[in-house]
Amino acid sequence: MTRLGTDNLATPDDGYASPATVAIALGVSVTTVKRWVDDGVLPAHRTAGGHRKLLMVDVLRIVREGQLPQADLSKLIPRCSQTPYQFDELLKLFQQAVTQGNTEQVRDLIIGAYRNGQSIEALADRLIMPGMAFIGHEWTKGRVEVFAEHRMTQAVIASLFELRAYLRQQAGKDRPVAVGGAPEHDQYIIPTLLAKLTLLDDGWDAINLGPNTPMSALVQAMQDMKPNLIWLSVSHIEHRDLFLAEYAQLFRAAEAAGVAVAVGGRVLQKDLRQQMNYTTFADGMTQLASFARTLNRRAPVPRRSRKPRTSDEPAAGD
Amino acid sequence: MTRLGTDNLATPDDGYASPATVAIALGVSVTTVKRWVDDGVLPAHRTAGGHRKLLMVDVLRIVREGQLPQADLSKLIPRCSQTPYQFDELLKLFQQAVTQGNTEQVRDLIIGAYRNGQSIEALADRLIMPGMAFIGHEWTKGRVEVFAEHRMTQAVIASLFELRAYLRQQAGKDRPVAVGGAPEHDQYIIPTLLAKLTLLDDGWDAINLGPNTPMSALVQAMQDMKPNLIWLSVSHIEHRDLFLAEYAQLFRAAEAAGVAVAVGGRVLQKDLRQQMNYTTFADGMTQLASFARTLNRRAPVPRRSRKPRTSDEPAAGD
DNA sequence: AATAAAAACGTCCAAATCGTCCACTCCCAC
DNA sequence: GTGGGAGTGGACGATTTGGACGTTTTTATT
Repeated sequence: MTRLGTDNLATPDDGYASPATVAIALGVSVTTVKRWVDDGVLPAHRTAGGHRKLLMVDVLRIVREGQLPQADLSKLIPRCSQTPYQFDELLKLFQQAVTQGNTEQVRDLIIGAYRNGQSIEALADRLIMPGMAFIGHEWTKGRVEVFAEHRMTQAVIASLFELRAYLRQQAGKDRPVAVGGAPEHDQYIIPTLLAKLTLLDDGWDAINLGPNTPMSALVQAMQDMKPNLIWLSVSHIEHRDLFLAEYAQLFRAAEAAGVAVAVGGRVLQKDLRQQMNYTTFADGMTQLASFARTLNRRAPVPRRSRKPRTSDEPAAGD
Repeated sequence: MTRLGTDNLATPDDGYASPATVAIALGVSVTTVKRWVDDGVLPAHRTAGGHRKLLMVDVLRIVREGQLPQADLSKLIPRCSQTPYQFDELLKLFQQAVTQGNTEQVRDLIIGAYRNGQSIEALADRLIMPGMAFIGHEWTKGRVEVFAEHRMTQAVIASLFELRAYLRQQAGKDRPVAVGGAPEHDQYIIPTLLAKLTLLDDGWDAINLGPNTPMSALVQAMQDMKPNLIWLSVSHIEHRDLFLAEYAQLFRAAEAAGVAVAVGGRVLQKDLRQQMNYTTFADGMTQLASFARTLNRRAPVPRRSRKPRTSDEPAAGD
């Protein structure tokens, strides 16, 4: 029944798994999976006849967040390409692919890492951002042509949008809403896209207004969408004073509405931050994610206490 | 003859889906869809011969209201042939989705139109570009907030990248290479992305250097990648004279290397074009595609409305 | 208009899932 | 220690689902 699909995330073989499959992948019993779904721990769709259908994305998330020593993702995604590397190893391969101009490899590394259970925030902070920094570095050193840098950037962006298409389909209803973007004149796509992905991955309904978004648009969006969180990813500032003034307005509006504001980005150095007011400053997606989790404390997956039935594994006392 | 007489039943192209289609879209089996129809869960009409015809819009509504699984609703977008009249229908749905802020629907329309056999160039010229123009128009009229415009733009971009991922995996070998992008200070993502998709769809290996690409980078890329075609999508020009000068350099280099140059973009009005030299000027993706075909005589894959179901779902048991 | 291929029909049945109940194991408070 | 709460896993019968047929309708081709 688990249909083998192509290795494509954008059109997952349908993206669904049955409770039995999920139970095996998570190393718990079917009964437990059913109960978790019923308790809202695991989001799921129901067929007209009442059968539960779980989305792989949601399962991946639970595996990451919970403490499930028995989890085995290869049971969940049949053709999960094995990339059991550590992040430094991944990054090394990434850099290699960049210098060789191998866009396919770049894509496979990013997608593969996620499919193997990495969180988006880890992916962002330990692969994408260092990877992009590497590309820029090689360029300034003259070891990579400008066009190659552009091409690689496009490849990374495409891979991230592919992940976005995959994360898009989460099942949970009434997720908390977050709205964000990059300020006016800031044309960088990747950072704010990563923020969106991170929040999506964390169970939010993240609305990315994209690069070059005026603060007033964010204020409008806040009034319209009633988010619980606003993020602002700042990679470039055109007019420093104007930015500070407009941001101050945004923050005042957010404060009045009781909305948290998370800011981040490489140009927000200490001197700038000192002139800004914010709920939190995030140095990376990991920090954004953990701050978001404090805002939106979802039911944690209980760690399993018992051993699996077929006791081939004496993995009791770790 | 062979018109369906006096019937009120389905005309082949309009809005109806077979149980198989719905089954794929919902991620359940054909048998189940048939049963659901018989049990009244899903609304359907019958042909004179007893075949079920499900009205896609109905199914979409039912599914979105409830918790039914939704593997990929883009499979449920009304199929429509290339006649302008029916594209109008699609565009109308698109505009409706835009005014309602329904990003999901926008995505489904774009992906679905392609899945239903539309070429990328038709999609681009008759849905995406008019759709984006509509968004801009509504914004200037004050009927849509700035943030909504940004949000929709992001949704369209994401959908196009989803298509890109889709096209990527069916890329064959031995394709002619095309390289392109948008010039410096032009930050528009969509036009050059559409050009890439169009060429990909036409059997090229299209390398998109993205927005804000210096001409020198294009020249570098030309020397490195040895393309057969260069495209330049110009939506914004910062310094007119500088642009013209740098473009002239690019064209000279291309001419020397025997590489065709296709230019396009809304700011390339007649007065500007008169000062430019190019192999072809394309008013839209359709023109780009047909020019590309003359360069690369090669039968594009005929994607009629009725395709032998080979690629999508072999569905034979595990 | 005749013919062939493809897709859908209806039916049947094995397999999977549902909901529920209960025994079992931790773990903590008393 | 001991009792109880919380979480887990297994075992039912009842229901739902999905695949396999042979037959009929629809679509495309000659």
